[in-house]
Amino acid sequence: MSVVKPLRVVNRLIQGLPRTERDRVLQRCETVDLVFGGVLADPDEIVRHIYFPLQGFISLVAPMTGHQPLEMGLIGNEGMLGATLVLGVNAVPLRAVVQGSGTALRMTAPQLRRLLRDCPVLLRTINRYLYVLMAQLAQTAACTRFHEVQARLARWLLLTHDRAHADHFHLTHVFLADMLGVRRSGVTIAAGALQRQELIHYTRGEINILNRKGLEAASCECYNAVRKDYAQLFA
Amino acid sequence: MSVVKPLRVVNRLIQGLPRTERDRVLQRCETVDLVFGGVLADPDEIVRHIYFPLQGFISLVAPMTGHQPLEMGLIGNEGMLGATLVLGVNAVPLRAVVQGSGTALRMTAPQLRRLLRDCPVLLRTINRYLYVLMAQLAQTAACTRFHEVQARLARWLLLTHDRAHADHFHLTHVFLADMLGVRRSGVTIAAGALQRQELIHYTRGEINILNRKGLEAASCECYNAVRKDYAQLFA
DNA sequence: CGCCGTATGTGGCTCAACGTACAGAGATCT
DNA sequence: AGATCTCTGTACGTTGAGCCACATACGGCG
Repeated sequence: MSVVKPLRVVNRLIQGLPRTERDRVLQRCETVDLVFGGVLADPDEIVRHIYFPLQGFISLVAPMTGHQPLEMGLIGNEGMLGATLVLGVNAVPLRAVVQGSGTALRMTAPQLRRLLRDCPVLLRTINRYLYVLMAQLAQTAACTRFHEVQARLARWLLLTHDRAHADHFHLTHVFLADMLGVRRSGVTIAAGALQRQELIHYTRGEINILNRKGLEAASCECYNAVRKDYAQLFA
Repeated sequence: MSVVKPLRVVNRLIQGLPRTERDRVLQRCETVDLVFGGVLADPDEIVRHIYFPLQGFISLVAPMTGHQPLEMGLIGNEGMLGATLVLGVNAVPLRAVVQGSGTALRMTAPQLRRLLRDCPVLLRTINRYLYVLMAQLAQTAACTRFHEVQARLARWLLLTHDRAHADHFHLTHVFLADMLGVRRSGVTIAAGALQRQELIHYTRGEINILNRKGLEAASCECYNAVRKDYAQLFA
């Protein structure tokens, strides 16, 4: 009666586990806030915690010396940060930055490692997630190489839309420029075009998705490819 | 007395295993020829065999509808094709094409899966290799986005040089163009520049590395980044 | 209310790379 | 030797996007 949020706040990886494993995972997790801009992991740095986003989302970016960083993947409530731990490596290959504020469940790395010994389904789930993540990396790489800014912007907005679980979110052009690895005015032009087509509306960082179908048409095939991968993961 | 090849023909992943595990692996492997241009795996297709290259090398490319494919990684005797099997996924996210003829050890996928149950070190090795591969994917993605053709060409030649175990190998411009995702004449220009600097020499597909240090200087930082990752893998 | 910081729109110049097309040069075959 | 094929060199116009710089607009704050 007092629960206000109508949103089903769950992490889909955890949700898919059998009851016993799910309980074990949840017992060891604490809920933390994801604050916009926070860096949760850096390449070749020891990973202390792994995160299962509930709301909000985390971006994987490749820092490049002499260039702006480049976004390689997004993690929302369909995924987790720190999946590479199942490989026995205490690190992640990319920087993880909070893109959308929200909450996440987290657990320490040693706890996960211990847990994995008794949770075969959890292990299998994370393994498969890792595979999807790899596929996504490859897809993103090719996309970044061949597709134009506008299509890539549309794709990125769709990915964000999926993970924000809302038609509205906060993103400035500067920010999008960093994600896409293009210059700010490039985003202004591309976003302006999308707005003129009435697909989105934005003012000072507040973005609204007006026509999702249209956005999908404006984006490149990569969006659907990645979407399909995730669908298979949860099938 | 009759052994002609002075080359130490081993796969470094297998070589690093303890004796018992190594023997088990070798027992189940057969030696096969890698023939130039052969496609050993395709995305979302069931993987029948895994390969440990001895000589020669395999390239991982992302096929893009409407574009030439794009190279995402190289597998030589420091790696393997099919590492994703340890994730319990019977597929690879990229197309695998033989780039340099040679030989490889191979094993069926079910054999590997059975073997993994009794070979903890093998599992750990493949896990770590997978991590390196992921890091390489990300690095390549960013490289492809930001660095110029000439630097990328130099990088690619170095990667190939490492895996060919020889200063000389066969690669036409058309071919390189496909790998780098650029047009053929773009390669001609870049390769011409490298040749004028006396870093390489080529005629009709026969490429010679003349000055490795110089090539490293001409390439982008990405080469060293990936090299470092592999060094750690075998440390 | 006016100031200032942040966000967005626009324009001009430059450039790497593209698409295409063609010419020369080495290899191969009859 | 001549025909043919493959590989490489080069040139032309086009273009997406880079860098830079400035102009406008919104919104909170003193």
